[in-house]
Amino acid sequence: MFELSQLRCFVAVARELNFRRAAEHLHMTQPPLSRQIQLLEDDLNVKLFERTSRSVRLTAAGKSFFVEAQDLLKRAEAASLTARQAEAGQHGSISFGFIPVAAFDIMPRVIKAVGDKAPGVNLLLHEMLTIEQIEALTAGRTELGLIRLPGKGSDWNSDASSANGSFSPFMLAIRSSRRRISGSRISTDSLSSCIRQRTAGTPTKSLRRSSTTPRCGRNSCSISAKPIPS
Amino acid sequence: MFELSQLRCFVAVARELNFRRAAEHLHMTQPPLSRQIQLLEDDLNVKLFERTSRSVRLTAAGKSFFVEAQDLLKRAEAASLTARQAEAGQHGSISFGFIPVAAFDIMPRVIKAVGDKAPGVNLLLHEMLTIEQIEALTAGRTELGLIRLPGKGSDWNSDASSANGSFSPFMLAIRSSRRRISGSRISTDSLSSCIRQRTAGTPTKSLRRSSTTPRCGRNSCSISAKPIPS
DNA sequence: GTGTCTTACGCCACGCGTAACAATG
DNA sequence: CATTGTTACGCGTGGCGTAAGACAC
Repeated sequence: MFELSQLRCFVAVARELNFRRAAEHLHMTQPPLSRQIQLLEDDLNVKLFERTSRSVRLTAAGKSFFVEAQDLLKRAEAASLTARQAEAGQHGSISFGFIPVAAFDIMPRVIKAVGDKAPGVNLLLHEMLTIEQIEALTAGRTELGLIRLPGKGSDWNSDASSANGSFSPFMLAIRSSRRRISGSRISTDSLSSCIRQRTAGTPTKSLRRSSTTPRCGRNSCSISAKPIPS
Repeated sequence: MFELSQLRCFVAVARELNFRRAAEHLHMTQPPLSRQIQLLEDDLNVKLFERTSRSVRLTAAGKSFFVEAQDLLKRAEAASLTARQAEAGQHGSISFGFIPVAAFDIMPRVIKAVGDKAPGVNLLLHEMLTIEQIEALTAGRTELGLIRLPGKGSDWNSDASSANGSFSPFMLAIRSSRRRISGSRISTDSLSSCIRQRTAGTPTKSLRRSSTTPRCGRNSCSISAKPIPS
């Protein structure tokens, strides 16, 4: 599998469309850069550039991979930062997942609510899809999650799930409610109550409760999702 | 900066919470694995594990980084796959961005619409946030994007943007409408018309049009977003 | 002693740079 | 012939495995 260093090489070339300048920008010489691109192409088993002996162009595959590569590098940076932030707030921190769309809407109020209810507690935010959050919750990698389930009994893959109306309300999913937030005297349960209260007024339509009891490694745990009241 | 191989090491250890078994699973011996974890910790400048001479536990930072690391590895896999898919469909392919929430809802119909209107054209799907899509469109890395803008004149950061009602309708953002889809006789313009038509009926409230003319490298281009009709 | 992780050390491979090569305008 | 990207080759760093150490139960 390719490495991040190779992605950096690729992105540099894709940006410049010129090996010499890209190499310069990467503080290296062209030949090793060419080689890295070749290795990456080998690894992916796809030609990323069209080299027409006087110009370099991205192939369709290259164009597509360019989007993903930049995204990966950006996320790698962010991950590094996240870890340091978590360290800083070791005295009371809580891992919180949220769906992307919530960032524009409800998350600012969630952040404020946590800041008021549990001052000093560091909120570790992870942008994740709903399905990823359920995995993370059951595995104990996050304590809380803001998700939104498809409407009335429809399954995930049905495109009728939310086609003719809005989504179900935002749901606050909780793992092991009795547990205290590390370094604090507040339980995730009471914090979640506070958040639901403080973020009330978001578009909601129906009440819905979901709970599962999956096994995760040695100990089992339960997650439950409660709607944000309207 | 760390490498993906180090992330694989970290994830293996974080999963097993045991260096020996993790090493085994990675087809290597423990000592180099220990070293890689140390190097990763050095790089991040954060302790990821609490080693108490008979057990290994994740620190708060480690827990947080675990979430991100898994995500990165998954996305790396996906990126590799995307590139190969793009290669396969070189005869007519179109890069299409979409916001995560659309996957459950409108994307299946978009895919069907493209399949009918432009059979044989490969649809390269990229899950991206709205802001990322605008960047990708202006940079020419995607041709079309399905986004959703916050409601009536509110700015991105305002938490009132969509607090008390649903979002604005889905918008189909287009780059350089005159351009033809590579390897096909269909223009992105006509394809987008078809998609808007075929996906009509999604929750929409207000009409809205946004267009910008940013410079992207040498040539400038314009992107415009048109609402999906209700 | 049996299990754990870490430190020490030698070897090989991989990635770099320099130099020579090929190709195009 | 200037400028591009590729091939060839030698060197040094870095990551591996083996072996030995430290520590706990």
